[in-house]
Amino acid sequence: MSDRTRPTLATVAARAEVAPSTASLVFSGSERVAPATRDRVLAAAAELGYAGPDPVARSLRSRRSGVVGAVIGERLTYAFSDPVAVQLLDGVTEVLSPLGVGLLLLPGDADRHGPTLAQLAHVPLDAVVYATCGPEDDPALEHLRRREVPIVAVDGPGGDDVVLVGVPDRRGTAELTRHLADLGHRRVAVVALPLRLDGTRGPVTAERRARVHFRDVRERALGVEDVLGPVPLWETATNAVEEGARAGRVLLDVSAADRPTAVVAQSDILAAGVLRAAESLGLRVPEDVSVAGFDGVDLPWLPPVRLTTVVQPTTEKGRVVGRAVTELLAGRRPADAVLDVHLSVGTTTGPAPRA
Amino acid sequence: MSDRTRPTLATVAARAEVAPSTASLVFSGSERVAPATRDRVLAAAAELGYAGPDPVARSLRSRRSGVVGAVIGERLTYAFSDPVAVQLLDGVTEVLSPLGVGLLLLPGDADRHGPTLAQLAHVPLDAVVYATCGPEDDPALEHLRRREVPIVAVDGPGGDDVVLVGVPDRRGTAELTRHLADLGHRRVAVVALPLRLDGTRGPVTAERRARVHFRDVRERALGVEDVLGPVPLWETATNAVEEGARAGRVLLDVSAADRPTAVVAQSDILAAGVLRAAESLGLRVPEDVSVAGFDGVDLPWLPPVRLTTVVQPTTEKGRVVGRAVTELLAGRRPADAVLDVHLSVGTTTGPAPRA
DNA sequence: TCACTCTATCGAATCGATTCGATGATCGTT
DNA sequence: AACGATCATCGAATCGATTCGATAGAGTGA
Repeated sequence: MSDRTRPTLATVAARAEVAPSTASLVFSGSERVAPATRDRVLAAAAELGYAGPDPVARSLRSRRSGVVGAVIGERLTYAFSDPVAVQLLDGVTEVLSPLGVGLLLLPGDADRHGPTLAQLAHVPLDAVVYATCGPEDDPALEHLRRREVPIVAVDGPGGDDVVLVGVPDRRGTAELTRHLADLGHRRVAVVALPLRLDGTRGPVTAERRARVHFRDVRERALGVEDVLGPVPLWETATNAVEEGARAGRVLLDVSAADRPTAVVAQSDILAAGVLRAAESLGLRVPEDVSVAGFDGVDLPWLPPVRLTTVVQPTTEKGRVVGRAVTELLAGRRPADAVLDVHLSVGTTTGPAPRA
Repeated sequence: MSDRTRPTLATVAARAEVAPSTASLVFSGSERVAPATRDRVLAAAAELGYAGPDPVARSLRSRRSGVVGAVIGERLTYAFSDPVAVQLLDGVTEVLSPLGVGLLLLPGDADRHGPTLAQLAHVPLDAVVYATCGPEDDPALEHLRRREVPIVAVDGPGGDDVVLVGVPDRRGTAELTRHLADLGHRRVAVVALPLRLDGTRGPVTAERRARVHFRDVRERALGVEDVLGPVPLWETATNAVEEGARAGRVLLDVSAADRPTAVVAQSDILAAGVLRAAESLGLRVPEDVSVAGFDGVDLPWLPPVRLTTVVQPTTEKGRVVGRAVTELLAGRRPADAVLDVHLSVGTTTGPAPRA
């Protein structure tokens, strides 16, 4: 084989007897090159097995690598067991892939949420997407600012130089809560997503609540209280069915008089867990207890029930993020975007049981 | 602000009154630089807001970008609704992240499975992982070969220059089938993963079977037949619960005399669908019909049943892939790896009903 | 035939770092 | 005091392409 050394643009140019700059023109698809020359260069490339200009060298000049980072708060298994995260990234790639831009996963691990500087520093990045709501004091943010890497954040963290894409979490949850209130519910418990990623679960104290890390978690809690006033929050350690079930068992395994008549989970995944808990405790839904979620994801294993939830356009959110990235790559500064949500009433909420 | 122009190594060196080469030594953490000089350079960098050497320029010299591509056959939403894919990538990142190497998603879309050349050609890649079993005639493969990008493939596609990581699909399925045979099952149906990604579902003809695209699908079918001889295959369009349910409804909604006494699904996800179908048809598992899967993934919503399945060490498989990539990056050529599987008997298989 | 306009091609600078062989300073030894 | 060894620092070449201003040659019109 002739694998002495991989051919470069210069090799190809020499073989085609043109200047490297001309060969470059050919590969960049320029019009200003004679068809005969173009063919000669292409033929030379084919003979040498040249695969096209080296992406790295190209990036150096063009200041563009075709790589956009996706910051994932946790380990992939946790993050991607959440259909919301997956759908979101799906929307992002749908927009970016045709542009030849790829998504680079930047997951955290069990301890840290978010990538280490070692992960960030060595990798070329045209932009970064905070795919799941990130904390506002992420040290990676500072590094990215220095490198002047544009940032798009879903649901947070915020910042002057960060483009935000979100939904009205508070208003959506309030609407859902109003639906419950109209059904007569007054004793409502909230099963919350993690307030911080430190593995804590259980009832949320006022002081912990003051230190909530994630905007969406805070807003969704406030939405409930806008309608009903202060309600108890039960924090989960991760967004997982099993965590929701665990919370549900604690909240529901009490005398009927103390039991909440409705449980608002901050995600559909958690709500699914609460449903399981109710089932295992022999409680009927919605006769004994109503359950609601947030997100509107498709859980093919959930039927026959249809979850009452706040539907957010997750894939579209991803597309909007993708378009925002496109704008940033073009040097423009897109405006923040807030997409709409709507209440979807299913079969898991009904009139509050009489006291 | 002093955002005239982003500082480079040369700027920093000038400010610290040293040569660029010396400044480079400082950032590469070399020992051979006087502490005083180091401090001066670091101070200059801090004053200028220099974030460290540009990854792209560094890559150009070092021939290493810190980016490894992950080829995903389908859209992310489909691929990542499969816990196997997610766990696998989780294992890969677990090994690669600490090395400062990131995973770049290269998904296909509805039509094509696998990334386009446009996606591949513009992006720097040190190596590529075929995360889900890819077809053997993928045009992207040819491009990657030309670029001399090392490839690790999970379960396929094969090739001289491709490092393979897999499990004994055939033997594992055979072991499972023997378990069923020992329980008296003779009429067994197989719910197969897609043989090709063209959306086909239904009974598999001999000619279609001859053109199966994926090694693991073929092997798992053969494993059943090693024990029982020819069995009917029912193909699904995607690896999804709903697809499994659809297949299950067709296969099981017949008179008891014609009904298979056991269904072997080629994935746990499909098996979960078959279980749902059985439930909706009023069939008891395992009294009326036994159901088995493959993978051994954790489906938190599946309890109280425990699926009989062939457990493969998916996360470990990912780690092995990660290590193989590490070897390749170091210029070595690791050997192919075959990890072990084992049968896990749950509550979904039992003695065949008497005829 | 001469000046002039196009247009295809070329040369050289540039992107931002790394790397290695060369250089000069410092120190110890005899 | 002179010489060699050691060590920190420097210069220059290099990685592989892109880009823009320069140039030569073909084509047009008078």
